[in-house]
Amino acid sequence: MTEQPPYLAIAAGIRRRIASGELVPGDRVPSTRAIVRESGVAMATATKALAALAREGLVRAVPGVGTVVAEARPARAQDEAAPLSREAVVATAVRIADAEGLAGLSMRRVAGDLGTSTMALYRHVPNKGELVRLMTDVGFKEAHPGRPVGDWRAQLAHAARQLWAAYRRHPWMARAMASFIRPDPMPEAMKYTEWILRALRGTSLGVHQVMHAHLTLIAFVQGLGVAMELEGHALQDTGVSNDEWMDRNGGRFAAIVSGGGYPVLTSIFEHEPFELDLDSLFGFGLDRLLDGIAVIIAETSG
Amino acid sequence: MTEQPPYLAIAAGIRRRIASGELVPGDRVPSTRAIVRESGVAMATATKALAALAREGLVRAVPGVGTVVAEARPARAQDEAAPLSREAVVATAVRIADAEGLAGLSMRRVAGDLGTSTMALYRHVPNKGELVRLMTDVGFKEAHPGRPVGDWRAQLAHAARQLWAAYRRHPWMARAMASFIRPDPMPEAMKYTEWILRALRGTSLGVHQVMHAHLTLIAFVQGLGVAMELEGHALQDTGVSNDEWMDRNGGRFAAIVSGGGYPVLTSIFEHEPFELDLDSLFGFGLDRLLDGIAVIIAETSG
DNA sequence: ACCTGAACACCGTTCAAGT
DNA sequence: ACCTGAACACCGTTCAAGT
Repeated sequence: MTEQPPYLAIAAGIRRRIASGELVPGDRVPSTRAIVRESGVAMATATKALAALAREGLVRAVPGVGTVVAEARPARAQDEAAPLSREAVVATAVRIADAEGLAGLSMRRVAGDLGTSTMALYRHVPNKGELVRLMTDVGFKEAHPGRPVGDWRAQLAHAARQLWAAYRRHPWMARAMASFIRPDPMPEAMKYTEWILRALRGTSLGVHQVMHAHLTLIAFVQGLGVAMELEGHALQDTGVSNDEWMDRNGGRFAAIVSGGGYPVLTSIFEHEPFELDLDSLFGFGLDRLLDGIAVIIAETSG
Repeated sequence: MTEQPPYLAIAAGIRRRIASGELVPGDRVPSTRAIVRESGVAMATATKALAALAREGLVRAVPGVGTVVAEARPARAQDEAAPLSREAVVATAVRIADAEGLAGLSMRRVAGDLGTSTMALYRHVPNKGELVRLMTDVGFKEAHPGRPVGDWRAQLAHAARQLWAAYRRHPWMARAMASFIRPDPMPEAMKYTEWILRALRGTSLGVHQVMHAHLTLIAFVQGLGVAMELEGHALQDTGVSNDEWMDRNGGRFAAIVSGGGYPVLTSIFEHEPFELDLDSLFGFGLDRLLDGIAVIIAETSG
């Protein structure tokens, strides 16, 4: 269980107790306070663990009682009726990864959610690696920018925002996508690339520069995406993350800084401690890159 | 063994046969031709598997005979004599990850290379996650830009190149570094950040813009680094990778493209199929970003 | 004080056996 | 034709036991 955030480990523990039948529908699961006491985690972590289970439909909050195990989902019966298909496998895997990250995605888990045996999946995908690749292509399908509007700059900005939005919805995408330089050919990712190359084609840039510009943009979004993944859920719950980060790392940070030799960091930290959000960072970087591309377009056409 | 490249799986198989005593020093290990025959992989893959083992010192090529199991390394005796330390654990882990990627890094493997029990490692690092973090800090130490020379632009370019060089030496860094936005405080990474912030401090940019510019650069390098990781070793062996990619994916790519709807990709592909290298892509993106930063510096100081 | 081995609860995937 | 369960070769980490 490498790198799994604590709240997922706690959620997994409760999920296991439900799956084993130790907890049946209607039973109360441990309260956030009980989790804090037993696992020694912060309140926010316990809350997130229960929220993750609620999102899955495994538990629900009953006012005045607490959080209880939900009735077996009727959705499952439908899943069982429908024949297993590649699309169903990929869609289920995407749903799991959205909720719990790539660390929570296992073949056994996908099979469990679909109500089949693990091995039945291998009838529809050759292996886990290919399943993950198919998942990223779903993300690229969502990122497709649609009908082109405006000049090259407007088009590139729009396409980058679309991709960034897909990464935000699917924070695992950055890590799942192995290489965008020499990618495994995937139809939707290729459609996205085609769209961007077409947007730059009317400019004065050569083929090589067009390709470089495209890949530079992707690299930037990809880099931000990697940063987002682990803290993805935390950051989406507004506000929490900064405090949580301080709780966990503030002391350590202060200890290193207090040793001296970090005057600039110290002064920034004292003024406004890490008030950063990924969306404005994305916007800043995108503008810088587009400005930079505009500079060579102006140079080459001059 | 998710996502492990084929050549590492083959290398691991042979390593296991040596560790178990099935193959003893002086014995011939399977030739590249034998591996091709038995595993059905390309010649390049078999060659890389043996090269990886040779790099570890486990086998050596004997002209006229073939590749044989090497004598137990004298280095090992020295390792055993030296008391286990955090530095030794981290250095060994870095060596393994450099040679075989993060997929090849396991606590059991590190312990094996150091000649201790797996559990002895936990005396020096609390868990694998922390070990990986300590590894990335080693990378940042190597990336430190030294004494500042030139204006902000020269300094930023130098620092980015230093970081990129560290990523090239340690292709696992991009994936190992969870978040550079709200990072785990690590002394060397913080020194690197301090250096960059200081370089931008003399400009007209505000604190927020300085931080954004820094993180945009990191995100770009990080994104390129992720792309490099899986194909890292392939790309460093000059020339091989393009052909290998074509062998594996050319057909699939052609199949998708031939369906129509990708005119720009098709024309690029026909002219010069994916002649890209990461270093020139890095250079292009860096220049674009610096141009873009220069634009707002000019704007804000005007 | 330091190290160890067995055990636990997981992985992805192979393979022979079932319906 | 489709699905299954047992098994294999791995993981990271806990814990009681050794020196």
